[in-house]
Amino acid sequence: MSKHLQFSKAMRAWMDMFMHRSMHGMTKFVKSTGLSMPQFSILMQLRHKETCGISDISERFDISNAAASQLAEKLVQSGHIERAEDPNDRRAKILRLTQQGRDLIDAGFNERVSWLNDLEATLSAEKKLKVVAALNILAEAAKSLEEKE
Amino acid sequence: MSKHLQFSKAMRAWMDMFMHRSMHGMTKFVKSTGLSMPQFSILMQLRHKETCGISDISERFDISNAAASQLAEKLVQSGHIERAEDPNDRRAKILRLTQQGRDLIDAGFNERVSWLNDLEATLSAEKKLKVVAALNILAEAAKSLEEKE
DNA sequence: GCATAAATTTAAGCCCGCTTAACTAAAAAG
DNA sequence: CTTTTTAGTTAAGCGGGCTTAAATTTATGC
Repeated sequence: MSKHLQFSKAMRAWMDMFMHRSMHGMTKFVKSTGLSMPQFSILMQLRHKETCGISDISERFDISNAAASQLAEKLVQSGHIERAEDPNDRRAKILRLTQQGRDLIDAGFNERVSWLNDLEATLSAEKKLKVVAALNILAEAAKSLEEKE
Repeated sequence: MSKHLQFSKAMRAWMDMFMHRSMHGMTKFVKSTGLSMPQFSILMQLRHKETCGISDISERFDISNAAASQLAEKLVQSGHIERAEDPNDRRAKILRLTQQGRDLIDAGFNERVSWLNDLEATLSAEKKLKVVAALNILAEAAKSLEEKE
């Protein structure tokens, strides 16, 4: 088997597992927060990117600026994000998680990955080290990929 | 930093990246299919479970039986699933992917992992081997976890 | 057998996300 | 300085998902 196939196969198997485990409780958690999926997705993006503008949202989720603006408005109202004027371009807005928003999204993240603790417990110290090293390689590669875009 | 913290931190960083990327591809793909997210989620579940009933859907996604029934009806109409009577319990229905539904859901999976090819391209052969080894360790651990449950 | 429970469907109605269109305001282009 | 482009907001309206309530059909308990 070629290196590419090895990589692809291992990655897909892992991804399948991850999706199966993590997506399961996701909709339930989102529902329990009272937020809609689109609203939750915006919080997720802000958790990842720290800040973004209205157009970043519409671009990412492939919706109109109007829709993005409306969703952001609701999240501002509910206290999950703050919306400030961009000092460099007064047309633009800078969205950012509030502490409340961050706490909520962290709780969701924790819930989704809690099964990883059980998984870790089954690993020897040696295996754990190998996994950590590989994960760091992957995270770094993904980061460099992001910088290219 | 303890081994547990190392593991937890590395895993979370990677998961964050992973979620961010995969969700992105997913929403775009779902939109392009003309299906709604709930509809697509049902197809995803059927991809894993092969068959299920209406109540399985309502339970899994935490919606009413009525909602599950309506969603299923739309998927039957669009030709993505088939709905047959359960011979063992004529009240119940057995839902199953049609070939069309299966093709679509497989295409979605491929699209969701397409960015992994770009990621792989940035890795040296040596790093690739380390990653493959680690992924196999994780997959095996996840499997043993599953057997415990 | 009869009453009760379970699996699903249908209908009415609410809510929300999304779109288009019209508008404001600010930056960029010429 | 005027025109055009860009960023975002607002309003009206559509469509879809979800809920409750009521109905149907089949299984189960006594």
